[in-house]
Amino acid sequence: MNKFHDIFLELEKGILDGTYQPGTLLPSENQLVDQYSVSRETIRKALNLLINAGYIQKKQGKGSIVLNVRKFDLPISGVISYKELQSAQQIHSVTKVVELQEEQVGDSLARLTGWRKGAAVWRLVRQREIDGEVVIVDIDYLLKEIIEVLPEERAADSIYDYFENDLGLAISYAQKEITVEAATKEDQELMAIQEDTHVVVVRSVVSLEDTRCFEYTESRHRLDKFKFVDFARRRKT
Amino acid sequence: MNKFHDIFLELEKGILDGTYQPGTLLPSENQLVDQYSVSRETIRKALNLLINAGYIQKKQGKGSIVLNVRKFDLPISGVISYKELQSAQQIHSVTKVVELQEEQVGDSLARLTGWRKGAAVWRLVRQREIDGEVVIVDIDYLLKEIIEVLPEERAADSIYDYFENDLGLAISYAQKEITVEAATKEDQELMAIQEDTHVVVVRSVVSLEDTRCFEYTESRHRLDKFKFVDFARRRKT
DNA sequence: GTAGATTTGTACGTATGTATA
DNA sequence: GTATACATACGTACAAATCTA
Repeated sequence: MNKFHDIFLELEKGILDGTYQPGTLLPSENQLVDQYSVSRETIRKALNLLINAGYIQKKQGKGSIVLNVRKFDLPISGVISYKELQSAQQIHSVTKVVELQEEQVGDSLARLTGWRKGAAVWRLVRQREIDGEVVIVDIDYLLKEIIEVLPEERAADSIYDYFENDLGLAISYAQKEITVEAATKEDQELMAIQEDTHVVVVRSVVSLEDTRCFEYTESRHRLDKFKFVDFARRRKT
Repeated sequence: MNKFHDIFLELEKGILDGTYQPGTLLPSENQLVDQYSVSRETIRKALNLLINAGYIQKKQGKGSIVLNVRKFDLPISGVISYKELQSAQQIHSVTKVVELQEEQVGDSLARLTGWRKGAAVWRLVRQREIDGEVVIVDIDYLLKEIIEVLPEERAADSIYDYFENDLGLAISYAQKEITVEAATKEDQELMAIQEDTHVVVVRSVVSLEDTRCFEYTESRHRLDKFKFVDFARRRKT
């Protein structure tokens, strides 16, 4: 659709499949201009996407250096659904819907999301099973005003796919927080873990393009199965 | 120095000090063009920095909506990384250098960083104390080839300030990984925690602008004092 | 060491398309 | 329907860093 985004995808593909090796240089901006028959600004936009994603590092006067693509990731980096993560990592996993029912927004949920107290939400609880073990419990709250209908068979698959492709929602950004907390009774039951242990809690407030918050999630992970990978650029002061 | 970066800083300041309220719109791009007497592209570059940092959300035909920046930073469980701790000056903290000596790169370090096995590195161990309690232990490995001299008094302050301002290094990006692991003997001693407990380990491989890796860090956090906050945008497919 | 070619960085201008109010 | 506002794209110019002959 967009030229610069298409070019980004092509270059990304080249980096991932080894056409462009880590440590080597991408073709120069002017070469890419000729190659794709677009203006230099379009190329630079595509390269900026690669920079932000951690694929390349540019050096003035030199070129665009291909970075080492992170190898063993099991991350929750970015706004990515569990389903997408799983297919990207080729992990065999099973999702079970434990609970799907309507509730009303309480005080703490209202404070976190900005939702009106008493508003109707879906409460969705799912177990994520890998190699026969439940390692994650996801607790989702979804604003009924935006998600009116939520079929259980879609919840067992990928709710993000349902939201974007069936409902036409534009999911845009999320604020996340990671802490370690004592396991609740529900954690102990759903993940078959012992008392007096902890879980990693990833809380996310997810919003649409128009800045409406539609989802609050608590992703509760078994300690020993948790890993978060991130790429960060240093901010210039 | 750069126009678009200066404008970014000014707009950021306006958002942080409440000049631009969450939920309201920034001045339009054309208004900003007049206000700063620059071209529209320069304004758009500044706005892109705000977008990536999670300060605003743009909507075509509408404008740039100011987001609620710290909605999620609840005073539940204290601390993020030590760096954010420092910038949020409100917390009184002390750093103590436990160890600073020369070592040689071993197998695992060589694998993580790409450093030559046997190369000389500084090993720096520091305790981070907040309200009289050691809550973080930082273990840094610094390549001597790049960091030739490391005065202990600078290590007790901020090594990044030393690297950037005294040595003129251009720190550029980091790959990070967060896991939860059993506390080592060293953790137990340095943080005064019990046996059979866990710590959050933040491993970082930090590189310069020229893609040379100069630092490997393990930041080991007490479980109950750990908090990591992140902003993420959904990737278009 | 220097001069020149190459490459990226910044900035401005213009035009057209698309979404919103 | 019109005006406003952002999105994309092309072109130009000059500055700064890097590399090479």
